[in-house]
Order: sequence, then C-alpha cells, then structure tokens
Amino acid sequence: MKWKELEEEPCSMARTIGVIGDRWTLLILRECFLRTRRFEGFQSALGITRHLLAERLKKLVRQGILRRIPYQESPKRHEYILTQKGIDLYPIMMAIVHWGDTHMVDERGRPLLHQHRKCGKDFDPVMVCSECGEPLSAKEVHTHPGPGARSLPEKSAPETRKAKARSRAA
Amino acid sequence: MKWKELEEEPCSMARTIGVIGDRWTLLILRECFLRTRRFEGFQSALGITRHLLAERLKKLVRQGILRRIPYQESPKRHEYILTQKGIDLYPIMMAIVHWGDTHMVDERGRPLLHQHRKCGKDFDPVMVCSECGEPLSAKEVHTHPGPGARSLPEKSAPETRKAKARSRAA
DNA sequence: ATCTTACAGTTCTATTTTAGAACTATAAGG
DNA sequence: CCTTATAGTTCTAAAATAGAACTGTAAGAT
Repeated sequence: MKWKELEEEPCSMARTIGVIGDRWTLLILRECFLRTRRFEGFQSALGITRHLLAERLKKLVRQGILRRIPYQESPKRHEYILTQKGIDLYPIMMAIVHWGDTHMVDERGRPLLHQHRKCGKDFDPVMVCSECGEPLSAKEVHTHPGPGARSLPEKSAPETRKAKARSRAA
Repeated sequence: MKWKELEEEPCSMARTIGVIGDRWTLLILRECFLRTRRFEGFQSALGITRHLLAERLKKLVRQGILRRIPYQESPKRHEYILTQKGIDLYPIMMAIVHWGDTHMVDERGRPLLHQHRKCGKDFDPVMVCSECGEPLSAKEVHTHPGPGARSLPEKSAPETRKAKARSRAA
C-alpha cells in the first residue's frame, strides 16, 4: 500500500490518516487550535524545518483544512486559518490529549487543563453514543459493513495449529 | 525537535504523537480493534512490509499498548493483544473514523457502520464534557496551564505590521 | 542612502526511514 | 523428502526529513 492509495481505501480511518496521519501535521494542527496563524509562529513554536512546514501547510490548504488568507499587501502575507472541516478535527485532538493525560503524564501532572466555558469547570472529554447518550467502550460496539464497503470478511476466532489438526481429523 | 524528544515535551499531545503518531502504527491499531492478533494477519490486511511491521509491533509492546502472548509452543508463536492502555485508544480511533465518515466518504457512503450493543442502533461518536455532559466545541474550551506545564506564554492577537508601526508611533 | 530586521518562503546536501524483495528457521502434513 | 504455515531478519534502492543557507520585499533605524 502506497501513501497516495491510502486516501482511496474503503476505510474512513485510512483516508483520514492519509490526510492528517503524520507527526508534523498533527502538531501543526495543535498549534492552529492554540491560535497560531502564521508561518513564523508555527516554525518557532514547533522547531519544524521551514521546508517541511511550507509543504505541510500547502497540503492542509489543498485538503481544505486550512484557508490561506491575506492579511497585508506588499509584501503579500498570509495567515492560515482553520476551516470548518479543520475545526471538526477538534474531537481527534482532544481524544489524543486525553489519552496522553491519562497514560503519559509524569509526576508533575498535566501540562494543560481544559475549561468548559459553559459550565466553568476543568473537564475531560468523554465519548458517548449519539443515539442513547451512554459512554462508549470498544467491546460494546459491533462494526459491520456500510454502503461504501468493498468487502470485509468476518474473522473467525483464531485457532491453534493443533486445534486445526484436531478438527480436520474429526 | 527530534522524535525522541517528543515524548518528553510538556504536552500530552506531543507525547501521544510520539507513541502512536505515525501512519502504520495507527493502521496496526485499527486492525487490533478489528480483532487481528497475529503477524501474518496484520501483514496481509495492511500490505505493510514485514520489516516495518516487526518494528512497530515491538515498539507497541515496549510502550505497553500491546501484550505479546504465546499461543503455542514449538515453534513458539505469539499473539498481540491490546492492553487496557491500548483499549483506551478507542476514542481516538473512533474520532478519526468519524471525521473520515463526515469529510472523506465518496458517493457510495460509509465503508463501516458502528452499532451500539446497548441501544441496538448505528451511532456516531459524540464528545461531551465530563462535568456537564454537553457536547464540546473548540471555541467553548479555554486552555490553561496545568501543574505539569513548563511555560506557555499567552499569545496576543496578531497585529499587522502597519498596526504595530501605528502603536509604536502613538 | 545604507543597514538591519521581520516575514515567508525556496534550495541544497546529508542523514534517516521506508519500500520491496529475498532469505532463515521450526515444525506439521502429505 | 517436499510443500506449507508462521514469524521473523537481512539486504539494497527509493523516498522523506533534518539542518543550514539563500532569496526577495519592505519597514524602521542610523
């Protein structure tokens, strides 16, 4: 599988990974949500090479995740602003941060806290079912093919070689 | 910033990205959630080179995301099973899939649907506030330094050069 | 009028990663 | 003895990334 093909895979995860699934892109997006907008801002905040930064920004604009907007004439200068498509990445960012907060903090605790303006409290993000509102856990979810599926053979429980031999013998 | 340093950054997102933020790792984890457990299973499902697969699996085991469990003796064979730390990645996976379902589907529709066993319906994941239960949106969240912060200077609103000149002149 | 700085890139070489294919090893089954 | 299944390892070529220097426009300082 080549990287260009990823975006054509019949899998929403593969397609998304094709767009945002590399390390610098994710960090650039973090900066966007922290209100960084300009080339130099990204560069100094991240220490990314200018070459790669330019390339990643171009890609994000092509993908419709950032919009490149002029903020001054002569010399022409542009800012990079999240589109709605980009803002919709927020749950991914929060899910990533939350996992890090749970499993990667050192003894000093969380680097950042998130306050919900509506209720005023520091919170954690919780993922719930859109239909019943209950928190989701992996084993309560059954995945099945949708209209855009190509094929997804059901996997049977793995057998040991000996078990296979036994069942063939029977 | 080098990749080894990522995991020591005072940012839960950078640390998490250091662990799972590359394309193959994310796809391997997708397969784990679809119940793939064995080397050949990952390899044939993903088309990843055997070399990289071996390396990524080792890393995931080192990080405590997968556990390597023997399922037969002679020749010794192992399966890779998600630990709790690995299972906790589920919201990240679902958030990624959901963004793809929203922004990357073709005319045929979603490749996969997710059914919630508790309520029986196909659902979308929704991220809510742990404190008040309301759905979260980026602009209702205020980010501020926590106990593990190193420093996070507040960013002022960007100015144009002309505006800067004006304010200096004033 | 010239000099320095800010900004947003582009270009170049060296290093690191990844792709792709072939090879190794153990044991079962025919 | 030969083939297959499984889980790797090793090798070379191609691609991506790091790191530093360079380009171009214009403002402000000297």
